[in-house]
Amino acid sequence: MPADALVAFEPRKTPIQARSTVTVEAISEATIQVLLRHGAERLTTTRVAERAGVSVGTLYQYYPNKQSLLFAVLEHHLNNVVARVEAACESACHKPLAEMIRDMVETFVDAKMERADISVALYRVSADVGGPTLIKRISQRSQKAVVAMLQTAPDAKSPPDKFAIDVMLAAIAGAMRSLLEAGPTSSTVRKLREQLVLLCQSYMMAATAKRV
Amino acid sequence: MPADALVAFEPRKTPIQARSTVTVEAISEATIQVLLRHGAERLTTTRVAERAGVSVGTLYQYYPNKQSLLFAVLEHHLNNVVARVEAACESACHKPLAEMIRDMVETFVDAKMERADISVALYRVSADVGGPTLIKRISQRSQKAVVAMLQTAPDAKSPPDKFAIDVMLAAIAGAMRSLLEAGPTSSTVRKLREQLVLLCQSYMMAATAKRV
DNA sequence: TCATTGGATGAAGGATTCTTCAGGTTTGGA
DNA sequence: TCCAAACCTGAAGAATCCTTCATCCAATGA
Repeated sequence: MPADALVAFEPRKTPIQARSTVTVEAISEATIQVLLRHGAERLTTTRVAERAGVSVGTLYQYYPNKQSLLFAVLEHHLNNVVARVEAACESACHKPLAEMIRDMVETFVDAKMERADISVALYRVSADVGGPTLIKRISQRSQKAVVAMLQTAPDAKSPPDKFAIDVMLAAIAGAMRSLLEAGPTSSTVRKLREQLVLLCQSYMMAATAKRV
Repeated sequence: MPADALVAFEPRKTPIQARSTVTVEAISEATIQVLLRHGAERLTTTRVAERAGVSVGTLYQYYPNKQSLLFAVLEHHLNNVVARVEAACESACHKPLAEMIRDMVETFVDAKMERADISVALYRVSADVGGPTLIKRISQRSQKAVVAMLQTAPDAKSPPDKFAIDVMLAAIAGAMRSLLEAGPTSSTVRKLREQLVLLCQSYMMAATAKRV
């Protein structure tokens, strides 16, 4: 992947006046809209600007290039999701293991579902656009939060294996992705939530019970 | 996703002489190479042809457009993986539940790892290129194979829930993807195999034990 | 009020890419 | 040997796309 090595992702200019703040937000939202309506392949800076109700030049005043635009939107979304997971982990400390897992998983599913459209749109993008780096960072944060939570579990027989937690997180994220890309019903979402809780609970039981 | 609705994916012409068979194969392989070396974004029909050692015109003699080329490669890869999973499921019938799961999961991981490069390259593509349809088909096949296998388990207390199996398959596929995209070590692969087996076993135990 | 800085415009340059097709080369059977 | 069918070639048409920049409008504070 030599493509995204030398590209500048940092915003070019930060909004100062209220007017431009609105503009930048409109561009963000328009990016998602275009991603949904036209797909990543047909996402054009001109098209995004058009949908945002501004001209292309304006877009390039805040983002140095197309990739940085997509990166910013992806980053914002992922940050939002992890933040909520972190919060859930913190407030679930000292609860029994099964409850911890439930809180964490349900928070994750809900956070993803709340803006399912964004999630779906961004799956297309995450592979390019420095996604790997970003996702690694996000995974780290999630992992840390879960580990910290599990260490306060009164009924965990052994310290949790970090790798096992990575696997668990990847598993729920992957399952979530499959569902979202297949087009979810509210009924299937409910069932998935339930099943993922069960999956994580049984896995964590098994993983923390086993001696290292 | 209005993009991939009206696109013809069927090959344009089938090779007759031995010469063209070689050509078509070279184009397939070149597609993967280009995908790996340049990324999906920079995959060009000209580049693929060049790497295959033929001219663009030749490529278009067998594939009506770029998408159909990518679709064909993706389809071939996925078919290969499911076929091996199906075989594993069949030969694991009537074994104890835990063993079934182990066989199935390990086969899946091994099949993916055998050509990890292709897997990684194709993740980028699967979102476009009629991937959704294809993946739905593949999921169906996997699910069917696993259900059939589980029904012969002597120690499953209740019939397996189809949705639970979908969740399990999506979970292992998702975890696998995370690992592959992060760049795997042979050591992490071994650990992942082990952990995924544990994850699926504990989940299936819990899911088949619970009464519906 | 007016100068200065922030913000917005959009035509156009430069660069790619997909795909075609008219014409050449190779193969295999008659 | 000879010809029709199978194959291959690659320049060029047509369509996009990314990005810039010269120019104009709006806000702010002195």
